[in-house]
Amino acid sequence: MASIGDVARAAGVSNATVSRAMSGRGAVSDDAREKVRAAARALGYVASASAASLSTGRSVNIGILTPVINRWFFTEVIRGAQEELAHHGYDVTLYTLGTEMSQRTRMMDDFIRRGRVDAFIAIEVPLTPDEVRGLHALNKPVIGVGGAISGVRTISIDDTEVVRIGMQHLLDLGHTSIGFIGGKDDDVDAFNVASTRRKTYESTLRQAGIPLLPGMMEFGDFTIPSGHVAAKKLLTSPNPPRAIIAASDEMAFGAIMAARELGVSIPNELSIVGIDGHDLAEFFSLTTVDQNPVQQGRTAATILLDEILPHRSETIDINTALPVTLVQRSSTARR
Amino acid sequence: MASIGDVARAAGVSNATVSRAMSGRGAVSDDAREKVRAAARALGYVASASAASLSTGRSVNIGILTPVINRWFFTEVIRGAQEELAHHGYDVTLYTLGTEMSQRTRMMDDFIRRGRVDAFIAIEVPLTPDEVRGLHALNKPVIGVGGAISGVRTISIDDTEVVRIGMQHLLDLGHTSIGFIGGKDDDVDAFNVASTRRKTYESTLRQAGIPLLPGMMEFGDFTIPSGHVAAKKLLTSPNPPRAIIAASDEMAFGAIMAARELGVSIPNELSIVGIDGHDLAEFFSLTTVDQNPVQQGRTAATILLDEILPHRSETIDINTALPVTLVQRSSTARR
DNA sequence: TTGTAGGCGTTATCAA
DNA sequence: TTGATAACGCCTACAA
Repeated sequence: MASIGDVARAAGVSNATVSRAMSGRGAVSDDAREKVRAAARALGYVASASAASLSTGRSVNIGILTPVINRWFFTEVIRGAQEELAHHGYDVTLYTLGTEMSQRTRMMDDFIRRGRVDAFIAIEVPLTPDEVRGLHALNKPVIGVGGAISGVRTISIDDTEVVRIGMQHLLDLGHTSIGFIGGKDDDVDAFNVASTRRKTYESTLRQAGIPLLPGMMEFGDFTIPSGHVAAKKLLTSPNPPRAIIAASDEMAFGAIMAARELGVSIPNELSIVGIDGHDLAEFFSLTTVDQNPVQQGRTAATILLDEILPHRSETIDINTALPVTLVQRSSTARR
Repeated sequence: MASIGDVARAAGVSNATVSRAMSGRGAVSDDAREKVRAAARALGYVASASAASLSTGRSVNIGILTPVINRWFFTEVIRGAQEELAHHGYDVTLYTLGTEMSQRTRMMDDFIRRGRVDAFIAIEVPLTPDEVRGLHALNKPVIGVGGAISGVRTISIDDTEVVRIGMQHLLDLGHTSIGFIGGKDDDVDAFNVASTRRKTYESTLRQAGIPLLPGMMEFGDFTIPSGHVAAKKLLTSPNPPRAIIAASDEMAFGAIMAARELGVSIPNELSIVGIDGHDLAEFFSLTTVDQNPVQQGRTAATILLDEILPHRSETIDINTALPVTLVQRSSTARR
């Protein structure tokens, strides 16, 4: 690998000038810059990340913490964040915490402390107070996406809003018999998205003066299969709903398939609305409340860069939840 | 951040001893090791990645090159690779090449040459000869997953085998009217997986003495919607097949839904087999040829570590394609 | 078994 | 505008 000295020699200048010419920091004559550029190109020179990092204290690398990477929401957020970061020359190192506790502590205690990154994006990671303390001790910016962590700025959507929009859509269409497919609000629901969405379903119904009948709520784990099971229960109950709102698009897909199997016609006999804005929503003609995770990732990255980069200040109001939008398709219709 | 000197001082030894004690390389007395460990723990010391890397020339970090990250195969491979790498203390830095050419060259020419990683895993990236040259010039191991690149070792499944197994299964069940949903073998099909699978479909049919009727092949882009469209065409043709083999599970899912919509009963009137081993295959009761991408990622990582790590030699025969297995479910039945 | 010291490739400070 | 030079934090001969 060519190093700065090689370039300096080839260009007939000092290391210092090469460094200045390549980084853009410090004054360099046009002539010198030209020679350096040419030499660098010829030698295929790129400054060593570790040397530069050791010297400056900055690594031009962002760490992304996630519990898993093989689920829709996470890959979309990563995609958005990475896009924005790459645009500014930043690499992305992935820290997948996984489900196993020992692996997780190892990630937090060793991997993350090697100082390989300048900042962190934590995607729906329910960090413990200890972990937050540990992260802050690193003295590096941290931003959460998708779930509020105490002590960490978080950008996310408003889980109340998202359900309200979906519900309002159904109410506007004249629906009064509305079922709910939510997430189980157990220990895994560290961010209360499952419970918040359920509560909003209930309160919206109440405000509309519609009684919450028993058997109108079923719960899954946000996946297609679980939505399928939940919908089957709902639709085969003595008094099946004429509309369903699902807490995730994937559960809505499962519900759509369940309806088809049961011969329940959508949207004639049953309206379904999902929450997410999943790529497959169009295929299923699913009306959904789009939460645009790519945008969430991109925003998180932008905020972080804003903090890290020297002269930048596209100040972003962090306290505002990101917008969500209703995307109407043919899974919903007037009652 | 605590650095090696802080630990040395706290433990009452020299920097060198701390280094030896923490890394395990070189002789250290039990007593010293103990003191160092304690001091390190107390200070939360972890060796700086950039300093260590600058000094040793090794970064304990692997780069994963992928065209995209939001598709099933890629996330599964990444998951497998990352799991194995993390197990050995390695970080993973993600280089998403994306679709845009300028972004791609930037990744290849700048990002990748910063020397942040010790080796590369390229997941289904059709590297150009120039790019391969560039990668090799870095003098770092490269291994491909899922598509053979000239000049780069690749681990992958046998695309012929995978179709043959699926076809054989259908033939064993007595099927003679077998349709094919493949991928378009256009410019995107750099690895010829689409064309290889189609050719194998054709040759298997030929060998079984079954004529290839017109209208028995349709092509998509490996996604659910495209499989849905393809199956509709197949099933509404004048002479619809009694069995279908799809080049991906997602296309098979689309096909299953198409059949349902058309009132074609599976497996009574139509048998369907997919290729992939997708998580949702069980939900769809899809018989599929499992290509275990997680294992592919894990194997790639193992081979790389084998090469990088000093005293290791779980020699793996690279020339053998990874095994694939038929997983029988209820989407296929005797004719 | 331990410590000293040089070197890894950059950046940044300071003189010139 | 340029060039020496001292960090940056760690590892690793080498000597003790």
